[in-house]
Amino acid sequence: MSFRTKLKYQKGDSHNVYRIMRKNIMKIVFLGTPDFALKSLQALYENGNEILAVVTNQDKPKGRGMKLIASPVKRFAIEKNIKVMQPLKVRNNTEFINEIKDLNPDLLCVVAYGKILPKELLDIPKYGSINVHGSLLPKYRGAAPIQWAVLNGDKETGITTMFMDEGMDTGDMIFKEKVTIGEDETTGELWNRLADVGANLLVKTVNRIDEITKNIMKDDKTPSNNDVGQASREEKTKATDSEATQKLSKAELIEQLKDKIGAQKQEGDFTLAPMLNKEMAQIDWNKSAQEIKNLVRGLNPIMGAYTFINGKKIKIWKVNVCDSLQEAEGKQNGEIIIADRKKGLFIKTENGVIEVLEVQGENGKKMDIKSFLNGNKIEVGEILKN
RNA sequence: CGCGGGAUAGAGCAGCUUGGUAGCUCGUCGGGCUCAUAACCCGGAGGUCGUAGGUUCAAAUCCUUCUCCCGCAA
Repeated sequence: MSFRTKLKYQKGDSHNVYRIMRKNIMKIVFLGTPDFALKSLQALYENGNEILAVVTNQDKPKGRGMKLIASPVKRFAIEKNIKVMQPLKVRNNTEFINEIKDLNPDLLCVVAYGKILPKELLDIPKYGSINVHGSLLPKYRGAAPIQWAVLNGDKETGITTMFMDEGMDTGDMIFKEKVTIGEDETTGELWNRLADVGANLLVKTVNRIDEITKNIMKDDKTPSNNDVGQASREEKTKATDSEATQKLSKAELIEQLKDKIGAQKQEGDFTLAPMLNKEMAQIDWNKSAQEIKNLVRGLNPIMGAYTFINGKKIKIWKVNVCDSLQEAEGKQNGEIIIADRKKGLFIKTENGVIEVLEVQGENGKKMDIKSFLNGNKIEVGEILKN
């Protein structure tokens, strides 16, 4: 797309005027799915980059009636008239891979996409593929870094941007930003904060890459990739003559880029943050009050930690830790010590007492403990099983 | 038609099976007791029982319609 076409095409969109006025525009293919990724996409877009296409997971049945709902990223893309791709699978999907190749992106930005990406795809863009990860790598590689940071009661976590390689979050790290985790903070709250931090860090990363590659090309007189981007089909075929040398120079370019941006290999011990499973959501009252609180926080609002009271499954959304209560003496773990409309609901644990603050009945919605106790008879002395 | 639950006072619930004066725990307002309180006592206000229709002497309750809400799945 020539500059002129772009002008014409995007006339009337004030945002795009700003975009055109920027001297350098990164041509980005964005891969992401949930709201966490949306923040990053928005930030890239608003920073003036050209989003060639958005790749997002397929629409999934959601909500009442199980209607197909588009991902937040897809909805944004549609709104902004950005090309949307939703491949069922990425691996061995030559059609999809070729489509990305044809877009000739400078950069692939991956944020919580939900699929593992093959090297074949990661190697397509001129400057490589980068990823925003919700932890301070190499801690918490994997699908659920934010959740595990809360579940483990960590005091701090953060965002890491990196160049992607084939491994699971094993790429060379570019920037990191630390974030402290509040004592009462839930996964959902941290998730939202990190989405913002991640978006900012991604923009910073992309801008830095833009800057550095520009300098490298100036110094080394490496042919600009933009020319290729505008090449017609025939020209592209001609370009294959020098494909070998071009590929080499691309790899070199990325190496230089990594060097100049100060990308670091992940060293030392790493930990994994696998997807959460349902079994872990049931509260084990033989654990300490603090551990239970971490579970409750960590699973809010994703699954909700639960226990059975009077045979009914009750999700517990918010709790407090009480170190010592006289009433707890001589009681069993999981025993309901106090169930009073005025005082609240208190349950003994292995170490300390849990004060339950917010719950949700089987078919009900969340409510504060006072309301719950008003309508439900909870017997003091009942022992909650694990 | 994916499965299920629900709509009764400001909040959370019971009552419906077996129709017959609208109930519980809170909140709220007024009064009392108290050094004091989320405590206790007394009193009051607040509901055309989601909508529309049907059955009946009589419907929150039985039948039908519609609307809205919620849970499961992430």
